[in-house]
Amino acid sequence: MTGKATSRPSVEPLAVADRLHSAAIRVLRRVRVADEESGLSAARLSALSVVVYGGPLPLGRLAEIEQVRAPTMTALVRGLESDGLVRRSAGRRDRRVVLVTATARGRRVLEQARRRRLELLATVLERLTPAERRQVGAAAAALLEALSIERPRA
Amino acid sequence: MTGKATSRPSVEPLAVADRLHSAAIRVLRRVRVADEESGLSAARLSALSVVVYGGPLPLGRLAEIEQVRAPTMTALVRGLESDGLVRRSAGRRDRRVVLVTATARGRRVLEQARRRRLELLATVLERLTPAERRQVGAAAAALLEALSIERPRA
DNA sequence: GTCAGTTAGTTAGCCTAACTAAGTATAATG
DNA sequence: CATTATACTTAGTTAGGCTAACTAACTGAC
Repeated sequence: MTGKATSRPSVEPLAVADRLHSAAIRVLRRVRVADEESGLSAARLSALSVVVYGGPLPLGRLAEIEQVRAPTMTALVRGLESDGLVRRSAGRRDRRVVLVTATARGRRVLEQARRRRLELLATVLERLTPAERRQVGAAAAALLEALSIERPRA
Repeated sequence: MTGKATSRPSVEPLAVADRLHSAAIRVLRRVRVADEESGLSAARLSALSVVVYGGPLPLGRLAEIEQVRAPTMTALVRGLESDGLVRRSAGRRDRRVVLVTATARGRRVLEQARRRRLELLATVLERLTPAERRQVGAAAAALLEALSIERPRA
């Protein structure tokens, strides 16, 4: 199966980056439609996801992760809070910080949205052979590893 | 290399979808910063990309591909046009349609933005072993194939 | 302890990009 | 030929991004 291996799928970083880039765009574009049911915008859903999986964290750190400025995150958190999906609290050590925490409802809503996305993506993956699926899974794992290096700050 | 294969990287579609989803999000989040230099917003850059690679095409079709409504695309195309990146023309057969075509400048600007993105992504890929890069490239190719099936309409 | 400077978040005001509703021009159809 | 359908535009609204300017709270140097 990996006969002359290097012929078609080049190892050349730029060529691989090209395919990867296109695939990432199309994957996310495909799953995007599943989010409509959640009733949440993309920006809110994404921020909620970070809060649910990243535990309680300061608003500023959340803004940094989401690549937006603090005022933008203030508005997003306000929206999530008024929907009862997150809760704010003052930091214990430093009372300037606003800790953002997911509520039980927030976790449930996010989990449902996540499941819808993944199920939609899974239908695409079912078109692949088991060997290809294994390859996609392993490639994604390797990428996540490579991307987690050099994380700005935690 | 594929010894007991099924142990770690599961073939189960939902599990693979999970890793793939996370990887796609992080890949695009990482390359996003490269777009700032282009001076174009994400929405305009994405639309320009479709026009450059998808040849001249009707505004409505462009809106469909970008998953936005016609008025939104009218505004985006107006912006790109005033920057001299695309040109509009009436359809020959049907003069209601507005054909959107990339200008030489539009192609050049997009190509530069694209190169910046891919070079950034390539630096991430350089952390992988050649075997992993080959795997990522092949996985992306398989995905692109699976995603291109069932395209709504051309 | 208090004053200067820094840091975290909010508020105000603006811009872009999304939407819907309604209008215009051209095609297609009974 | 009148009517309906289609492709796009215009008008007006909302969400989400930004910067600037502010308040509250922490930190260090007297």
